Amino acid sequence: MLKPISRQTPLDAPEAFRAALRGWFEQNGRDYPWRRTTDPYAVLVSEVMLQQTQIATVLGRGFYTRFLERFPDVASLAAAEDEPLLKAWEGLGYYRRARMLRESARAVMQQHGGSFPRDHAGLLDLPGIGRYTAGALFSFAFDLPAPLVDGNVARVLARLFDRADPVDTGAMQKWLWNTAEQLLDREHPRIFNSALMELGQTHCRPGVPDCLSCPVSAFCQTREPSALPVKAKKQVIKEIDEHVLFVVDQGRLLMCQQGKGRREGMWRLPVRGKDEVAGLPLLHRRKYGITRYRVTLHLHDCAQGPPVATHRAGECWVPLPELARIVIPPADRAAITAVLDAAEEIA
DNA sequence: CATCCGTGGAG
DNA sequence: TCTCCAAGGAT
Repeated sequence: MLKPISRQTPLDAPEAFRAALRGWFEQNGRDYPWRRTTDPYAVLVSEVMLQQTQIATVLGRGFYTRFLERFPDVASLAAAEDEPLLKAWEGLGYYRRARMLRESARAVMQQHGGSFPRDHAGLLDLPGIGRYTAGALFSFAFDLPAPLVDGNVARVLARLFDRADPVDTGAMQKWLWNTAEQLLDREHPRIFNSALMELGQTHCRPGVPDCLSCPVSAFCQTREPSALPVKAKKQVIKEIDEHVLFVVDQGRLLMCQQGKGRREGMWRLPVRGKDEVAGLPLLHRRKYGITRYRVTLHLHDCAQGPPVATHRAGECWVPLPELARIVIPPADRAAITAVLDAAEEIA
């Protein structure tokens, strides 16, 4: 199905474009908790949580509200210990975000006297805050003019201007940011940036968009919106197997605290090589994805083995009731729960 | 510039 | 079941 092409681009009539977008947003903009505040700390928490993470996850599973209750201000987050910090983030993924958010809080406390810098460069200097998040913080919290480009904006702009260049290239990124800056409504940066992003979630969504009721369809150049945006690199998924032990002794489970690197500080079931688990009965198996891997997790029953002698660095016994308190990635937690529940039903 | 970093919702 | 990919940033 072909969509008509407009004669004018948004840049041909920028004021008309801004007015149409703003008018639509003021009538239809959604009511998110982070839009009810201008506290830069609360806005930053939402933005970091929403990096590569859907609104439904952050909101629906209560991460945002819970985090702000636990760490209500910059000072409380700056003082946070690893465990409660990661616990508040458990299940959100990209756990480095939580640490960098805390680093930002510490920088605000130590280098800015406890209040966020009001300049774009100062925000960009904070750990974990890149070009997008700096623009979001600047415009959402302070209503000051800075462009932003996220996945939504890239899709909207690629379609409005019918740009089929791959968005994951330096040249296209430069064009996107440049265009976002030219289009920005400098009188209403908060509304403009919110509206552009929300347009990308509602009408100009991925796949087949809803052009019929789009508030800025009169400015849209593409005939085939579903073909945009173009992405050059396709991620190659690698299949791997993971073998872990499931050892319960005297009401305690053998767990392993992760060292430097991926999932640092979190607890997992003890990992072993395929040859090391040969002969052990398979208790449970499940699949999960992590970055470019598709992992098949195998849980091996170690009830008959000599578990203590196999202890390795980071491994120790965790009383079963403690499992709720420590930080465990969802795949391991789900596997543990499944096995424990099954055992309980038998008993 | 390429790669790494999680997870889950939706088609 | 499978694929895509979401309010990105650091290295």
